[in-house]
Amino acid sequence: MPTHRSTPSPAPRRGGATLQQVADAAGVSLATASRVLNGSTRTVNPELSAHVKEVASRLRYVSHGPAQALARATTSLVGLLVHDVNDPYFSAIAAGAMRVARERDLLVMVANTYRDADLELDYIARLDAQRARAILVAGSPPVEAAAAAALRERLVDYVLGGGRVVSIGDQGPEIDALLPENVEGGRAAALHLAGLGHREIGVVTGPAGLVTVAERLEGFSAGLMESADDAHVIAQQGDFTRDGGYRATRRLLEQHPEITAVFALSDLMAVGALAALREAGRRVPDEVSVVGFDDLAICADLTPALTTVRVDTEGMGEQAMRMVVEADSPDDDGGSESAGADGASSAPDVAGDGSATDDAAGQRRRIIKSPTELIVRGSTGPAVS
Amino acid sequence: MPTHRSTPSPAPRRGGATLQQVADAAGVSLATASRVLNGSTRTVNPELSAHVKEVASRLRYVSHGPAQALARATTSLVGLLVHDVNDPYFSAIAAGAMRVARERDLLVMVANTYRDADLELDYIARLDAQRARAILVAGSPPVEAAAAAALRERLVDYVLGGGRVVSIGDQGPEIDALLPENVEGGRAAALHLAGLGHREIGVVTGPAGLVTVAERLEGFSAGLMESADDAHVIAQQGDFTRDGGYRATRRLLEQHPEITAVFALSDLMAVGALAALREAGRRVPDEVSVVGFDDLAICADLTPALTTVRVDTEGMGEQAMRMVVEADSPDDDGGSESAGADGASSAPDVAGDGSATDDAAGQRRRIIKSPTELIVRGSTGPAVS
DNA sequence: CCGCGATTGGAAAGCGCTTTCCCGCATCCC
DNA sequence: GGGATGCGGGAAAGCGCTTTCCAATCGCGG
Repeated sequence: MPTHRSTPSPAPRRGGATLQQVADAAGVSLATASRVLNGSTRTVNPELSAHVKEVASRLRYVSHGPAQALARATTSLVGLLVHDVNDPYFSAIAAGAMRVARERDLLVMVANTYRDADLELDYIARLDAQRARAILVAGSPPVEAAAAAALRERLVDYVLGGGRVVSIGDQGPEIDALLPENVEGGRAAALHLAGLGHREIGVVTGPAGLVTVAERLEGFSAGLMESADDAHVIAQQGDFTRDGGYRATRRLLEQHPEITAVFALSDLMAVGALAALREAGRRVPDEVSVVGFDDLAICADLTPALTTVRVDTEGMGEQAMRMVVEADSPDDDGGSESAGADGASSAPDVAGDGSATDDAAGQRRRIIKSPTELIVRGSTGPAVS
Repeated sequence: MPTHRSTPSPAPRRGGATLQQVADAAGVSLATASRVLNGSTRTVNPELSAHVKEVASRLRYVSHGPAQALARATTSLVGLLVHDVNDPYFSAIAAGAMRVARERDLLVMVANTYRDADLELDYIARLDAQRARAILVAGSPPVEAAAAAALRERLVDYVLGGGRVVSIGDQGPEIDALLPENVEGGRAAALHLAGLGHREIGVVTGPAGLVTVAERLEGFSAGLMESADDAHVIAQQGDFTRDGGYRATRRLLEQHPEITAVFALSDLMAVGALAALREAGRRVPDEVSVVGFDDLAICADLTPALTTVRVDTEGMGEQAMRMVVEADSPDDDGGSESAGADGASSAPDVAGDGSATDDAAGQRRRIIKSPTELIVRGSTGPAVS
């Protein structure tokens, strides 16, 4: 590997004055300057304090985060691992998480993992090296067992080292988790479709093995079982993307033109499904009904508007960030200013919060479920055979 | 004493071994351990090196970023300021930026500013305090002049302090910038619409004063001027959001039912416009044509597919990140592995790169333009009066 | 009027790491 | 063969800050 810094560094000096310089300029000791300019338990004479502050701002003093981190043995950085910020599902989570981080004065380092297990491990290591106070993992673990295990191990290591981790999706029994009620959502979708009389149903699934996929599928099957056990389900698998949904749906239509409904395991896939149906000349919902999952913002503006299972992504992001930070600072300002979107998440199914024991060693896992809800729009209608 | 952290801190210790401990365990000096475990110019005996590495991994040594930052007087953190990660426009930029950051081994701290000028300033201060190596500002500056000036001043300060800044959108003559060709894009939209015979055109604009808005509008006017000077344009303003577009379009339709085309200054607004038109029973494109701006991923899947002006958001994110980091490390490994999306951005209009003088003092501003392109889809058609 | 606790400012010891010197030794060339 | 040259390793001086002690000062009751 190439050397680290090839620049002859003509002027590497960063930032302005140091605390020491401020102290000197103000005629006080380093200690006093520190106490004035950063939250300290110790009080300082108000006049002196004002003076120091004045000098500091005149000198454009900017505290040195890394130095503080070193001295305090703690940082105000948290990591956020997402598969892809550009996927609306994750960007919503990120937005929620960031809102809470903002309230808590935390800086969020976002890592795009592209679902690459190695990248994930690497990022965790890097976040660990930065002494991130916590890591929030969004999205279910890698499909491959070995990779998932490695991830899990790395996270446990991190926790043992004193870090906090909350995962949206199950990472194993050691990691606190926020779980969307995928099973219930899948079930709701099934009941809806079955209720409309659909019996020949195509399912557009994501990568097999993905926990999210498995759960949604499981719920769907269960729901069908209880409401229409004469139904036929055929599945086609694709990437968890728009194109994946498109291709899977095309295959579905080729092989089983008789289907009257499509259940796509994510809205992105549903968008692809809609496109494939349109292309095949199958009218939605007259000839084929479509149900998605996630309730991305765009769903209501598709044509027809997509019936889908709502997941409170943004709320989950908020909640997860809250869990991750409240775990180590029980003090809770009631600074809840979040808007309506928060509604669902503000009624966690578990007492949560300060209940479990506190630190690494004797920790008890915390799990909070996030409800899902079927949103019926225009893409579903009665089956016609 | 009620310290800061209300926990009685039973075990505040983070991370495992320190370099010193590794050195001791390996029977070498701190210096040697450091040289082995981190990129150093100095070479170390291969066997010794292997031994140290072995010990380090056995002890689960994880380097201490903040300490390194302190000692090296530099970090591997960069900041990314966006209005809202949950807006696809920005999440695409973020994704692009992160890809490059990844290649360069940088960690990206993302700050959601919600277009709040104070928040923006605050975040810059925080990023500065963390000694972020660079800050990438996405999105045009605040509408309010005072706020814009403050932002600019803060950024200049940061640069003077040795930081790098690249802005997507113009932040003033001191800041390197990446500028989407909004004017050209607006012009292209105008020519297209005029060519189809539209003369009564509604424009759905974003907040007045936003540079982006002004430019797109300017281009549109110019284009109309040169191709259809008998055209009537009426504008309605709204937030730069889907709902803003929806409301603005409703107003447009109420006040000027005669319009045969709508030009929305962003795709999000166009989505709202489409919804308003649908609701009003105006068929697109038969009765009314719609043109958007940005070319979000979803455009092709709307009904009808949206004619829009493509902006290479992801490419801009990549390019911006590249500028921001390449400025201070002239060494360029050819590690370009980026995919097709990169195409457009790899042909910058300006020689750029190592051309300008290097550091803070004698710096010359670098500006790179990012081309825009009209993408004709199904939402536009000939005018019928 | 003196002693004592309370208060507030300062000196200094790190936090974990990088990096400059410096030193010993093997290599090299004439 | 002898000084010049390199090369690999170690000691130690910080990087900028927090925080523990310690010392000085002040207020007060006895």
